[in-house]
Amino acid sequence: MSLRYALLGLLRDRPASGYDLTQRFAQGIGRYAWSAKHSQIYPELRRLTEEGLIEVVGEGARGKKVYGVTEAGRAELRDWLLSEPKDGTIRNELLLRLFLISGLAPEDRIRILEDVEAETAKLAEQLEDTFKTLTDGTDDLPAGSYAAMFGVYSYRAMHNWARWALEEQHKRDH
Amino acid sequence: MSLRYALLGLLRDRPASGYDLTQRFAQGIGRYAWSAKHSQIYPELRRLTEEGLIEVVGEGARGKKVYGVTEAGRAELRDWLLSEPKDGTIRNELLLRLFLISGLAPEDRIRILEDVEAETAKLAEQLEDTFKTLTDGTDDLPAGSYAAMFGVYSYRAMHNWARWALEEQHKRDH
DNA sequence: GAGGCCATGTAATGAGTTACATGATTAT
DNA sequence: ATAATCATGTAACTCATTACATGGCCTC
Repeated sequence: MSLRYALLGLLRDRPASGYDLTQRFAQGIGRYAWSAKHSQIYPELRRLTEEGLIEVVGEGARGKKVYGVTEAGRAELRDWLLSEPKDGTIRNELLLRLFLISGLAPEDRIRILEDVEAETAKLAEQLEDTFKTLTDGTDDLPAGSYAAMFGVYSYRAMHNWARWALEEQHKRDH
Repeated sequence: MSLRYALLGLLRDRPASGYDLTQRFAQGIGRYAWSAKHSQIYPELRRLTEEGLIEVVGEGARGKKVYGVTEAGRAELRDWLLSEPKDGTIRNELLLRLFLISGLAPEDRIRILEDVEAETAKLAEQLEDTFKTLTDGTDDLPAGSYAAMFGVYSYRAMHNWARWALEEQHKRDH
């Protein structure tokens, strides 16, 4: 069910085609929160249209259909956002890896942690730039900027955790 | 494919039955990285046994079977952990919600952010206690302590992000 | 006109959840 | 004895990925 809310949310932000949505899932939101492939998106857009939660608001070249959220769709989304979160799906393959490294030989573990330490620093910086670009000039926060800043905080956290793990490693080495 | 590595990793940590694994997925690892239900675990344990990656190392009451990782299983897990991460599945329903709140009315958004701010502070503290309990007395880091500390860093990050979002909100209010 | 990207869709397969089903052991 | 928990399994269904399939538009 989460997919439909992700679609409603992205479309409320601004109207888009199935193709556009596929691109957006490949970055931002899809990197942290929820991703989907076009083969799942197109059928869901059809269903949402049938249920009156979205509608075609424009057409373009190559059979392009641009969808927008209806009033019913907005209400549906709001209801979901304000409902109790009850623990939903969590799936994060990268994290799974990190959780399992404790059984590796120390040199393998250290290599991986050092990789994480370096990668996350780079990613945090990149996202900080993204955030600055997004907010440059405007006085309010565009939709994507919450996600971008969340990414910055998250990567910094992973970075700090990797540093902590490496330090612990060194402590126990001698 | 991630499920089998999660199982190999948990079993390498210490032998366990399908039932035990189900419980462990319901906490720690299952809260942040990967979760699974017993109906998915039992068939996978059968397949892993058939492939010689795990084996029954003990039996108990009520038809209980305790599994342990074989040498082949250890090698398989290590190969996976040391392979290039290439972006894998990400699914996080709670985060999806947070990404979509930008379209809500300010008062709704603030309420949700304040909830997040309070909840994450509580969760971070709880996990810090868990970590202390886990490491109390021992000199090395038990497997679960990496996960616990990761949780601490993550919740603190979410907490700081929520505070940031609320501050931005106030700034733009007047 | 050739290659790359835009754009939509369906089919087959795999992964994951919910519901169904059964029975043993333990604590009260 | 009765309820709670331990313990394993299968069946039906839904959700998600990979592969198949088609064609228009744009740039060089």
